[in-house]
Amino acid sequence: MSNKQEKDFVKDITKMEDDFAQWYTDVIKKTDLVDYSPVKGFMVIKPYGYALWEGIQSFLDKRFKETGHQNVYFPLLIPESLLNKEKEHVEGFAPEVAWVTHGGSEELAERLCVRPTSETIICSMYSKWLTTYRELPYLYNQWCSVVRWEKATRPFLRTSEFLWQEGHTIHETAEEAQEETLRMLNIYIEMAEELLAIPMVAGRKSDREKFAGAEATYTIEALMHDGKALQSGTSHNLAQHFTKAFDITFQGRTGELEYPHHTSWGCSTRLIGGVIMVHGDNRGLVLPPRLAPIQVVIVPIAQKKEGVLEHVNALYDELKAAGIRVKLDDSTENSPGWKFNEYEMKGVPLRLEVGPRDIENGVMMAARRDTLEKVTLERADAAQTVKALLDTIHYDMLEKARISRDEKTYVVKSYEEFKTKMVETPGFAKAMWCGEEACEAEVKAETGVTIRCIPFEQENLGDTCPFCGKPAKHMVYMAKAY
RNA sequence: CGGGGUGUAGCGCAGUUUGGUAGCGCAUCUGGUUUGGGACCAGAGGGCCGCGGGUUCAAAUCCUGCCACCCCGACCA
Repeated sequence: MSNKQEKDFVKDITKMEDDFAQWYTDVIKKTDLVDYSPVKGFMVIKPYGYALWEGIQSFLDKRFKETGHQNVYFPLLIPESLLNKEKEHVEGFAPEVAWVTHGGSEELAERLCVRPTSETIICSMYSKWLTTYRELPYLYNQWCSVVRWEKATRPFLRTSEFLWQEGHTIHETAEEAQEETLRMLNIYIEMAEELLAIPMVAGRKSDREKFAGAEATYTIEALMHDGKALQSGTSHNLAQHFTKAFDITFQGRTGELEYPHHTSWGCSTRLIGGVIMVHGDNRGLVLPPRLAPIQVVIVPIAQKKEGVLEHVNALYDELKAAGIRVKLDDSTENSPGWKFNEYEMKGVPLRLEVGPRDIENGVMMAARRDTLEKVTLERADAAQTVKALLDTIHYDMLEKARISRDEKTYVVKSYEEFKTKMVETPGFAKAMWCGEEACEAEVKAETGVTIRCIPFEQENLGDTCPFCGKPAKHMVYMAKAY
């Protein structure tokens, strides 16, 4: 493929090296994932975009249920008095809450907030329900949307309403709650790697970055093509902060009244933005095979020639019967060349081209979206071959993303080196840190870079904090973030 | 919320400086020929020029207020 041809085909998508933000917007618009709605910051998710969310949902929902969780639904509206019960929580969320003040034309006695997250309303109900340790744990999850009034919005990455799941559990002991917190974080890591083909850095948030009201927040962080980090899922150990504020008690094994230990965990449609920015290229989307709504597209060549349509229909049936999400595009309005470009833009992992010559030779042409390679496959055992190839594509994409991330991950030992790296070649900086909030705030104010997490896998890079010179406590991953 | 940019046909844009019949490409419709990397020919339809005021014989164009979206900051998932 020559540069000239490539330029012609993708002329509507800005090149990511020219303007990454514009590239992102172009890809989303051209591939019909979303549309802007009449209300600022609220987006319409169109079928191809929603199918990506459904892929994430079905993966996670299965894992949640395998680990004993049940789905529930709590109301959209939360009375102001409930939101106000946990001090740190309300301070954290108040600036971005939307309020309902009227029912019909009547002003409400107490205004209601549209949930920005559901800890408060769920805890108010847990308080009503819980009586004995024998009922514990409560392992509930809900799929819903939440509203946080954002000032600057971008499709998927930051919208005023977004779809997510939020798990809310309470446990008899602190140990169980901590176990749960990490169990769910691990499910997120598994989802990211096995479904989205995105490698994650996992760890704990600094106090400054943790969830409003949490004892500890754990996070998975991914690195985008442009060197900025995306928080992709969080799991909070809320200890007894909310259970005490909401007076959730149970009679324990010794007969004493006790407060349960609480967790919450969530991930959102933001993940779709991550998939786009980790795997996408200048031709558009590159979807990981296990997530792709269409895994294989069959493009017949010279389909009016005798036998071609029968042949591709048989191939389609065979792949479909094998559980592959396959589409046969036998429309006559567009040329094969148009179809090639269209499905590449939409990120379909594998394209099969079948024409009279292939049929004669018992083969088919296969084009991989991730590498743009074309190979000849035997027509016999098509389903098995295609399945194996899709799996290969998944692991190749994961590995490619890992290499790309590692190339943009730097050990920094001085503030000067840190600043240079973050400006010239943005990415993850691995550095020692004193553990003090003031030091972190100062680095953020000066450079815009924040501590993304204190990773579980610690390395000793030195004894002093390169930012303030005090003794170092942890190694941290730092980056500019979405 | 600060700085910058853009609103004209379904989409992408020109026209605005210097006011004078609303344009181009793609898409759409009709007919025909085509199909291994965005096919071709001929014809056709499609507009409150973001919204509201104002100036003028006359406004997409000048003045003014507002709104929306995009980008960069600050704030946040």
